[in-house]
Amino acid sequence: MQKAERFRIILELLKEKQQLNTLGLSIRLDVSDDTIRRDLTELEEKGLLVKVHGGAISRSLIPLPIQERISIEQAAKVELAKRAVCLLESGQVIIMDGGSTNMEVARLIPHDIPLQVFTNSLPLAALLCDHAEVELQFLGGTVLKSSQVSLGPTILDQLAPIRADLYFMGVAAIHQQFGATVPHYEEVLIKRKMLAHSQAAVVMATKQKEQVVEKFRVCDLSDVKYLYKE
Amino acid sequence: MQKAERFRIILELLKEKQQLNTLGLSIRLDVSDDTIRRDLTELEEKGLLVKVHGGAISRSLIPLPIQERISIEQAAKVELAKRAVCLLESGQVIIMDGGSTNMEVARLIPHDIPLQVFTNSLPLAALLCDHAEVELQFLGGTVLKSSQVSLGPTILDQLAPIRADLYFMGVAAIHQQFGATVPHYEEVLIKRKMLAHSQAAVVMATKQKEQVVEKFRVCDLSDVKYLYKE
DNA sequence: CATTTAAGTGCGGTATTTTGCAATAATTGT
DNA sequence: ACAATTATTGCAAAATACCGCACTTAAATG
Repeated sequence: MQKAERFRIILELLKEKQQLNTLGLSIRLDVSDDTIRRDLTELEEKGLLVKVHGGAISRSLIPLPIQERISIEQAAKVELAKRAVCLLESGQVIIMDGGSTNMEVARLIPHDIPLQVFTNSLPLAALLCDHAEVELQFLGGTVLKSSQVSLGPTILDQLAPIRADLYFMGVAAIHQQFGATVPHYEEVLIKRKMLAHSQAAVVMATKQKEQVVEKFRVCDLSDVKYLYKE
Repeated sequence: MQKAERFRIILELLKEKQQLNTLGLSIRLDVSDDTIRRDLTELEEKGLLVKVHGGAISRSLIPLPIQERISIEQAAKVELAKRAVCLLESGQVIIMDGGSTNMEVARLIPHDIPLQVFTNSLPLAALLCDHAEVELQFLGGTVLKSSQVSLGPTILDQLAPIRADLYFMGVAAIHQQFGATVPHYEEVLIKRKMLAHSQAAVVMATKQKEQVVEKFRVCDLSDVKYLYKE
């Protein structure tokens, strides 16, 4: 049983069953469990699966809702958020869209400084309901259920009369050459409009986000006044 | 039964049922209840659910308005909601505003019938994000933090093009003579507009609500086609 | 052809993780 | 307040993973 063939079989099985256990594979492929573990490690490095205790699972199983990202790198996100919150000043008008890092920012907003916040993120809005000094405006539209943000043309109308001081933009990836990118096309128009209606944009990016490029481009990194990296 | 597999199943079940109990899971997955508890703890740390005494609930249920009285009359509301849900038919366009009884209705909406729902209630929208067959539109505006609904003139614009089949109206009180009443003036305009843009209104009232009259009047009881009393 | 080099594999010993059990604490309902 | 259910904690046993090493194989090299 050659290595290449094992790889092929493992990946095929993973497609069907979505999850595999080490011992089962070692019997099925008639090699030691150590070999299987080494195979899985190698396949994980290639990004073809995710190792777990006891075996491996399909990568497609990982991006559950969006919330997987909440846990991953959470500590780093809090650190980024702490730095970004310093930009807030009394009386400002703020736009914030979705994303787990923005959630951390919202959590860290001091309860005693008055702000006016516009957002299209349902969980973020719910969170800000606890802030007595925040005047909250929700930007309505079609709800993208996977990330619980509203999108669509009605948002553009609602943004029209706004000139915000800061825009906390959630992005999926940043790249020196390709700029800030996101996985859904609908988001792009919204984010561009939000950007256009703000004096300064804030982007926070964990290390993770520096190693990927998503399908749709929002803007250049030079369009972002405050870029916080890990 | 691998840990990773349990995680997958638990999260899948949670999507469907929105709440799970420890003992049931331990039997279903054939592991001890201790293991289930540890699983739930871990999943909670990842932000994928919220542990409660006896089991776990979906995270989307969390941003409930604090003000909603803690399950007083809850059972009665569920009963009313059960009756009202029968009005729903495939393909309908629905308007729902805030209120705890409407939350129960949303919870009881079958996951397999396609609907188009317009709402201005943040927790209700969050709840409906789990319904794959519901197309969800959020009506944006100024957020009234105590009840987590959005209000204001922008909603009126967004309602303009809509002609809904049903409007589930949340009210604070009903009275034979004074009709349906609410405690905030801003709500009145919105509710009237929603009423005007719907073919039929649905109101559910627990006994409690029949013995009060609030400051602002929305409409007569004769304007409500479906009035469910306890 | 002999030797080197490198990759792949299995084995033993040692960590780490997971799990069920038992004792104790906390919570809920009456 | 009390009884019953549910949670938490510490602990030991089992399962699983990791590391270093030796051995094989095979290609490459002189």
